[in-house]
Amino acid sequence: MLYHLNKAMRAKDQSISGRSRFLSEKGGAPGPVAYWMSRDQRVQDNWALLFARDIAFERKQPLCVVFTLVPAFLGATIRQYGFMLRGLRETAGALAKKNIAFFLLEGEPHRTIPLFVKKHRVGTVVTDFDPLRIKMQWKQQVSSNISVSLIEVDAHNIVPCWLASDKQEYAAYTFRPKMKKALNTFLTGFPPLRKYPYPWPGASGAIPWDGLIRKLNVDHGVPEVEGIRPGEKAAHKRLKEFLQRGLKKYASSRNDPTQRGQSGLSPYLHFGQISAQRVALEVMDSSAPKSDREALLEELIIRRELSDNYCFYNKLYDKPEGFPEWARKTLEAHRPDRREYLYTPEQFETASTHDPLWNAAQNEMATTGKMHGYMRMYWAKKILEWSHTPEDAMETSIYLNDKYELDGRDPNGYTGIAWSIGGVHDRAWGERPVFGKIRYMSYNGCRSKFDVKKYIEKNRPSS
DNA sequence: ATCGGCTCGCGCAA
DNA sequence: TGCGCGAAGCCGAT
Repeated sequence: MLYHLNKAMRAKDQSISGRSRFLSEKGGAPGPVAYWMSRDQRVQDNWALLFARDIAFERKQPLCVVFTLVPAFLGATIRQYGFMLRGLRETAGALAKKNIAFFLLEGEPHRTIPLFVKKHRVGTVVTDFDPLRIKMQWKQQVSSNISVSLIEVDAHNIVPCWLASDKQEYAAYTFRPKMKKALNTFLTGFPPLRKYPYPWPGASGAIPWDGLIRKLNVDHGVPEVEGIRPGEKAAHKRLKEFLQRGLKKYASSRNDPTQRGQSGLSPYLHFGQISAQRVALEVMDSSAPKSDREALLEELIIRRELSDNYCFYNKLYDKPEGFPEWARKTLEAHRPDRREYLYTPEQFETASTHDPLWNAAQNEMATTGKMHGYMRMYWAKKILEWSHTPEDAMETSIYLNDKYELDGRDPNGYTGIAWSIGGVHDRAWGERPVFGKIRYMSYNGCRSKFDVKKYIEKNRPSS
């Protein structure tokens, strides 16, 4: 059962509390307030933290942030864990400066959070929003295992996902008008996070970060990426560089994989090390040409939040059963089609196909942790073309995406793959083998759009 | 280089 | 009920 906030909270600060909802309402209990941080791993511009601070301050109670480190989360490797933990180390330090305690727990949230709540006599738990099945399941388990209220705040989206639309949207054009209207209310500035006056009783204990990262029981076969520095500071530095140099060429160069035309912010956005709302505000404020600003905002706001809408309202977001009816039908009709090339997941993973362009894209992802956005479409569509079934194609794409991309396990990834393979948010096109009416992409199409040879050269295997 | 057809269904106007 | 149009294209004709 979901409730919106009561009148007293709503009156206090609409811009903060309007982004929250009760996941379980168990009355006001005395005791400190804990923000269970999960998706939004930052101190600045964080609506969930601001909300937790507000209710703690009102009750004159101590405030803490608690993060629970789950071993083997959806097949994440040291590449993603390292990026996340190095960012969290910075977050913990920044919180200390604000006089807010930080706790790092290890284990499944349905155990660790209730134990923490009991031990510290926490009065209210605030958490951030995430549409992924496992995250929603965690929250449900936690809310039934604690005797105090659990309140969710959408700190990731500009418009809270459950308010942007009350249903799964068919396409961007059905979502856009709703968003544009809601942005009038929600695209606001952020209040400052002041030093917190009520200290946490007792020490929260030092966290041995380096040892933790070394000893993590996860796949160490996919190395951390050197070129992209994790954390809130690095995220803001990247944003600043992009605003100064990249934004003014964004519209024309973002779809050219041989250029660095994209913002480079997706890993930071994925881990919540920077707020999309902050990026939007800065972009709107920039002196770059209107077409560039609009192109960026379309991706950052409409497409990004549409991905959350898809995963939130379609619990089969990573399966062909989640595809729209017309797409399922046409893929079904082409199930028996002969595949000209067929590869095993291992052949895909080792970039061993006949197509040098596809291999280059796979290589780019495996070595840099970030495949160019345009190539992600081509890459996934070819996996459909060269797999036995759409089910296999989804499984392979998601497995590889989540293993190698710094921004793996994100609604953007699942929705992008579903767009490529299953026509999600897309329309039907000319019928052809294997794809049916799913939009096709080709090597020749790429050749007419960018310098394919250059991209292949750039992403050759180093060995 | 540019253009039209391909093909589906949502959502709004009427 | 009719109609316009859409998240990133392809292909063949001109």
